[in-house]
Order: sequence, then C-alpha cells, then structure tokens
Amino acid sequence: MPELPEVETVKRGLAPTFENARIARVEQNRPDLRFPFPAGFADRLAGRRVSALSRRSKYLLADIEGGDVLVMHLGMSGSFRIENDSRQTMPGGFAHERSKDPKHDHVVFHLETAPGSTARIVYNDPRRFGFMDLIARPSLADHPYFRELGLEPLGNDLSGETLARLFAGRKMPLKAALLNQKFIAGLGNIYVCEALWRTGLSPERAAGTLATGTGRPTKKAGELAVNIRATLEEAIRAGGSSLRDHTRTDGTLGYFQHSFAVYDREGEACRTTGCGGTIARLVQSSRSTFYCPSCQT
DNA sequence: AGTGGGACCTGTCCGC
DNA sequence: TGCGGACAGGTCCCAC
Repeated sequence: MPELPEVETVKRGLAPTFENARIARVEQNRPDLRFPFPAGFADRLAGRRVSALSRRSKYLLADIEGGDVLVMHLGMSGSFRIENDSRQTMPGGFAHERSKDPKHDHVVFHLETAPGSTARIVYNDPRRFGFMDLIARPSLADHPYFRELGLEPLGNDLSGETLARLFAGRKMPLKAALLNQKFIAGLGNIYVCEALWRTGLSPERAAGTLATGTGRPTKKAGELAVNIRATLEEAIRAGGSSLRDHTRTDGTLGYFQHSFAVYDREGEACRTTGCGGTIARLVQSSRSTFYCPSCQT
C-alpha cells in the first residue's frame, strides 16, 4: 500500500487495537518477505506490550515494551486487517475491502487487548515487497532504513526555501527528485504526479530550476511545497485509499477511480480551468508519469 | 556523483 | 477460453 497517506491511514486504523495491547503470540507463516525476518522475530515479540504506533515516511513503527521497535513496510501490496473476537473483519479504509487470499497472510499478531479480550492483526502481502524488522530504539535513527531519509512533508520543514536548497544545481528531472526519499520522505508516484499538476510544473524540468541563480526559491517552489502538503492532507482526510483494488464489495467505485486529476488518466481531459489539454503518460526512471503537457511547464 | 535500468513477486487486465 | 505481454503503490543494487 503505499504512499504516505495510506501508511498514515493504516496507523490510525490500527492504533486503537494495537496500542497498549499485549502480543500473546506471533504467527509467522514464511521465513521472509522482501527480506528474511530477523532472527527470533516471533519469540522476541511474544509476551510484550505495544506502547505506541507511529509513522516515519512510509514506515509503520510499533514501540515494543522492552526497547525494540517493530518496523513494518507495506511495499507495493501489503495491507493489514483486524479480526476481533467475533471473527468480524473491521471495516474501514485501512484494510482492503475486497477479501484477501489467505495464502498471502504472512504474519498474524495475536493480541490481548484487555483482560479476557483478544484480537488479531493480520498482514497480507501478495507481492511480498513489504518487510518487517526489529531494531533497538536507540539505534533506530542510525539504521540504514532511516539514516538517509529526508524531511517529513507534513512536518514544519517543507517549504519553498527547503525545496530550493535541496534541489539547487540539480539537473535530475523534478519528478525524480521528488520521488527520491533522501530529499523528501514519503512521496510516491501518485502524489508526486498530482502535486506537480496542481502547481503547473513539468515533471521533466530540471529540479534545480526551483531555485533562482542566487539560490532563492522561485514562486513555483513555494506553491509546490503548499501543494504537496495539501495533496497529502486531502488524501489522508479521504482515508488514504489510493489503491487500485479498493473497489467496494457492493460494486460501487472506490476512491481510486474518483480522486486523481492526472494519475492513470492518460488521454483524458486536463481538469485545469481553461486548459483544454489532454493528460499524457511518459516513462521516467522506468515509472509512469502522468501530466498535462499544456499547462505543466 | 548521479542516472537509468533491472530485479524482486504476484495479480490483473487487455489484445489476439 | 487461453495465452502472452504490459503494467501496478516501493526500494535496492549495479552498471554506465
């Protein structure tokens, strides 16, 4: 699942069940996902309490009583669902609404949520690009997963100034710079396309063009910072369900089909007022970019 | 150094 | 209906 808004939505969905629960047992159904599970993964969690859930970039973090942090990344296709005592799957935007093939249920956290009350949190991931790890809290920031991560786009650091400073002198395409987690951590393919469209910036222009010759931010740099934040916040408000397979079980369309101005809209009309252009698709760094060649310059 | 491209793995969709 | 190919939210690694 994916980009920052989806991970944030997952965090909010899991928190009421996961936080303060005691992990009675961990069912680990295969030795690896994208990477092998760390040694003793299930045993190191069994009997421990989860003290807090948080998010850094696209990583979901569970603080485990005793000092470890359970690090979870959803890759491209990972999702969680909650099963409670009555065996009902919790509804809500954080879990795929379509039933999941149980053969891809790779990890099950068996929880004691209150005395005499249990629940299960199930991790399902068909493509297995996700992964889980256990890292001691004090060394978390120095771990290779986190050491080189850039700023949080929803934190206080994102501004036209920082974009200009980070990108100054860089010839790489703006799209590639925004996707690089070393600069801004948490943006993915969909929201980069959307934020660039909102700002009227071409994904192909050099990233360094957001800075003037003296290193000051251009007007567009400031607008881009605002639009990145707005795009992410709106997606979180909408439930972060930017997933292709978010079709509801009753057959109505999920959020995916309705929400994007450019992503996956090749050949359709640009929604910029008065533009009249047509959304095009191009490939950058082996990934699809959707944009309007008429109003994104 | 900074790029682009392939690899990882499964599912889905589209055209023949 | 079957089959091959393209494509999908992310990231790592390795050639240029």
